[in-house]
Amino acid sequence: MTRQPPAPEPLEARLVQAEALCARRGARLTKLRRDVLGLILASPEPVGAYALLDRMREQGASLQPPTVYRALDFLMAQGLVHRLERLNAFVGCHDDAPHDHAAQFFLCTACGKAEEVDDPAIAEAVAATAARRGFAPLRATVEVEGLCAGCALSGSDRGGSSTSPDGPGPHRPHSH
Amino acid sequence: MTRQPPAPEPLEARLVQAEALCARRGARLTKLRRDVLGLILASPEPVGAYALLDRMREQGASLQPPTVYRALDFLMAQGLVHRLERLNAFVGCHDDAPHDHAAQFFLCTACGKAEEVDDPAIAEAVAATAARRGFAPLRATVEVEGLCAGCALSGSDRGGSSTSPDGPGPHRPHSH
DNA sequence: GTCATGCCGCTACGTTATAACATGGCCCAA
DNA sequence: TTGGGCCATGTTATAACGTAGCGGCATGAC
Repeated sequence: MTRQPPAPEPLEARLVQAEALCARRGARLTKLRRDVLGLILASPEPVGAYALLDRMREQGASLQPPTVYRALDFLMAQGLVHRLERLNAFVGCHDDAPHDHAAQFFLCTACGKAEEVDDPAIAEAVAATAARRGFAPLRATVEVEGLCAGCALSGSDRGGSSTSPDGPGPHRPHSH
Repeated sequence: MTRQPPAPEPLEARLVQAEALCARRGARLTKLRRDVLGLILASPEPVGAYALLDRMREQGASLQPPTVYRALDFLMAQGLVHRLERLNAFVGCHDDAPHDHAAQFFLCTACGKAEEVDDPAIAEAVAATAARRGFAPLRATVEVEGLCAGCALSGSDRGGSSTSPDGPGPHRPHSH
């Protein structure tokens, strides 16, 4: 029990769910697209397009960048994955009935994880400001960088933490 | 009076202001950095790094990408410019005393303009959600794509508009 | 059957960003 | 006045991210 892969079981369930969703919409979740979605869902962190490409190739596929991007476009159109602009990377959508829904992301610079949140208060605040300006919003990107609860604790809690000896080492420096 | 350049006068004033600000902080707004800032402020729309590079070269400078990126890094560190993640482009900061201040951006897909807003309600909504999750935010990216007031009017107002005959032509398609 | 459509393979290229190393100026102290 | 530290910039090369466009092949409609 040195480390338990964080719930390997739901993966297949989520794929099945995605299949059903696409079927209901008349969209075709092909093997390729399903594989890409699987890799994204299996990743504990956001994945870049080229990382996906590499992983697909490791699994024996022989693809070029456009193929992966097309699959990603499809998955985003179905609301099954989100793109994180700050990271140029992709995450699975956490929503059960995904489509347009507005989402916000909290990106931990220490552990690299991205938490999706669907907070109406934020969406409403944005919508209200837009309305006040006569702006007709189509999509909102909300991405907050910082330290997640776990990393904030182990980082500031010097003198009692059992986890990391000197706080969260930056995940990918990612200067930007 | 066929077209009036939108306020050419404040440009120099803003540069002087930026200079003063940097001086106060002990930061050096060199000629290069000042030139880059000038180009960004002079642009009615967000500018990409390579567009800046081209314009600098047109003005006789001979630079490479890293030089521009370093200048941009400096200007961002001083809060004088912001980066728009959706566009991979940069805009001048509208704040008078710029630093960390949280900002939100409304990006018009029709005319390409970016409006900076500094709405405490949005910032607070984000902060509240973060706090609820134990997340320690460092920076928030809020970028809303849609139609600005002007373009929304001329686009939907078919039958009476005097401006554009068939609505706002998309600025840069920018698939993403 | 054959036709349209949608998906995918592939080549090639465009765009955005950074690593790594070299140079040059400025200030200060020895 | 020389040498060293520091910062900004120059230079080369390459990494990382993304797309245009064409052709072939399967599937389902008629």
